[in-house]
Amino acid sequence: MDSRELRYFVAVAEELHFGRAAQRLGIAQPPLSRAIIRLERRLGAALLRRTSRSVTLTEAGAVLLREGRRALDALEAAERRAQRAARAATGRPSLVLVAKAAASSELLAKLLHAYAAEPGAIHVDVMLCRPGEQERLLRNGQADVAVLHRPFDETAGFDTEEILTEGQVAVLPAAHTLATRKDLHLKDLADLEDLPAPRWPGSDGAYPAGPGPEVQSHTQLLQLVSLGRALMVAPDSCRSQLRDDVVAVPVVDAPKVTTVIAWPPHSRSQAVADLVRTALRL
Amino acid sequence: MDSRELRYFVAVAEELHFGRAAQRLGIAQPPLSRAIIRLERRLGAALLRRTSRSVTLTEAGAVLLREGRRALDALEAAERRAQRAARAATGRPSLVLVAKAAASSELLAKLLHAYAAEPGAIHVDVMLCRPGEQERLLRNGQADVAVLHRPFDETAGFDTEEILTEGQVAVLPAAHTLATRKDLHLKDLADLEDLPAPRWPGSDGAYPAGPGPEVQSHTQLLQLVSLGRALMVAPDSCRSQLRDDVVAVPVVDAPKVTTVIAWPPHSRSQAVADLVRTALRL
DNA sequence: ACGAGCGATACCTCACAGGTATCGATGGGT
DNA sequence: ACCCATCGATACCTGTGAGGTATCGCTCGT
Repeated sequence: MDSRELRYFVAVAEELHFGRAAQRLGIAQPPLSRAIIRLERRLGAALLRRTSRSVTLTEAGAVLLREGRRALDALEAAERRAQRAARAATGRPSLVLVAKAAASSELLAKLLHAYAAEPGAIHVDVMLCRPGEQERLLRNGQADVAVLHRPFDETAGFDTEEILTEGQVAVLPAAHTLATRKDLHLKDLADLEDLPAPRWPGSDGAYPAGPGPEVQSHTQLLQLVSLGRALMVAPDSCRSQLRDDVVAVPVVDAPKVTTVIAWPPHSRSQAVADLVRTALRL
Repeated sequence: MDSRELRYFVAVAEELHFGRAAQRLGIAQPPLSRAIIRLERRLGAALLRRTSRSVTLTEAGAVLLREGRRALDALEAAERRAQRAARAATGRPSLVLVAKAAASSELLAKLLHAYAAEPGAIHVDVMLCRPGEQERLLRNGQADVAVLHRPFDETAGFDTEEILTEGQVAVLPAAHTLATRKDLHLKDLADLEDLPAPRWPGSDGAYPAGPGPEVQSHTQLLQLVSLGRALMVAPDSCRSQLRDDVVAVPVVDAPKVTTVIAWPPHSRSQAVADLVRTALRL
């Protein structure tokens, strides 16, 4: 199968609209229609059910979308990693580490500092991204290692090592009734009408329905918390980053959060191995 | 990057010879040369060092070969799985399980039998292949699940569950001096001049140098053993398949062999999940 | 009933993948 | 030492097919 055809199909399958998909791909709609028809004929399988009003995926189409995305990511990764290897062979080699923008920056600082002291350490570029994006960056070759948080981030398909497991705290405005409690349970937080849980955008950029405020970053959320507009539940280690108008109270029955370091399963890089070894010694 | 260009590069990188690679690809040599040059220009990186007598990989080329193979496997997998999904939606769905040709057939039989009794079980196609090939079949979508043996088979990049751990035995001609021993150590077998270890073909089909006979299958090997021409060390469970002119003696310090069931990490198939659950109950 | 929206079809054009012939360099054989 | 076999690169030609424009035919909302 040709990768261009697959890219076209993925665009249509994501947009579920030939016109928009064609626009995204920078081509006209007719060649796109033809390419998809040709692909379906080559595969001998219907991928899309079209009416003049809507496009939906068939079972085979859903499979091809999922697997095709991975294949395209792998292609991108091959390209990028080859380019990086070429640059590393001439200039200074480097390593890209990706973490969530709000990840335990203390731990990250310790890790980077400890690794820099290792013999043979190379430069580490730190890339901060939105939650849930690390997986993709690691798969498509934009990053070499990632710091993830289970159970929030998906680690399937990567090699991982655990660095740290911690409990979670509820972050509340200092003046709130619950702020003086020594600890809390999830049910204490479940239906606080004055402090709704915030809503994060999904992978498609859309917000789920619900009462809480829409947020895009932890800074935003933290501000909403101190304004008494939202509730935040986060790993213990976030305490070091809190302003003093908010209070952190342990949530004893919240799921434990494990910080893990993850890398593509066939990484042959000495630098990745060194970094992981360093992480395990923290 | 275009998948055709990548396929071309992989062919050249494997053959290290433009003429042979072109022949394998079914095209003439000049367009192949041009395609590689174009690819190198697009990437902005040299992939091959050519003289008029030899072709070698650069660092970047080696990376692109490794990662590119995976990407092409992923493409193939996407295509095949989509086709299978289409056929499953109309006719009878099925599952392809791959195992080494000589794998513990008793265990396999038990597994298949137990799974067939499950509610909602679908037809399982069993595919037998040569050692080391399962990984590729799983990655390129020809198989859905594999039975592997650690530490011989590579499991990196797959989700796995352990089914069984067992020791290993040396299989000897019944008349051999060591055949009456109750157990053996690896050093007893290390330099037996009358019974050399057999040589298996590598992933490139070539045999390593050495004294032992070249073999392609366990049947062959077993025959050589009973002829007193070779030594065989295999997991305990192979005993059930032995003829009575050979004897199995435990090798107490041989590495333990773990039979695992493996599947692609993002498999969404209910059937795979059922099969794995069944395997864990054995 | 009509028009807007959307995917499919018809038809044209040109870029590029691929073929043949040949060059230029290199190394082994006599 | 010379020549020829080997191998990748270059020059030049050709046909396929990817992409563009115009338009059709179906469906639904008003």
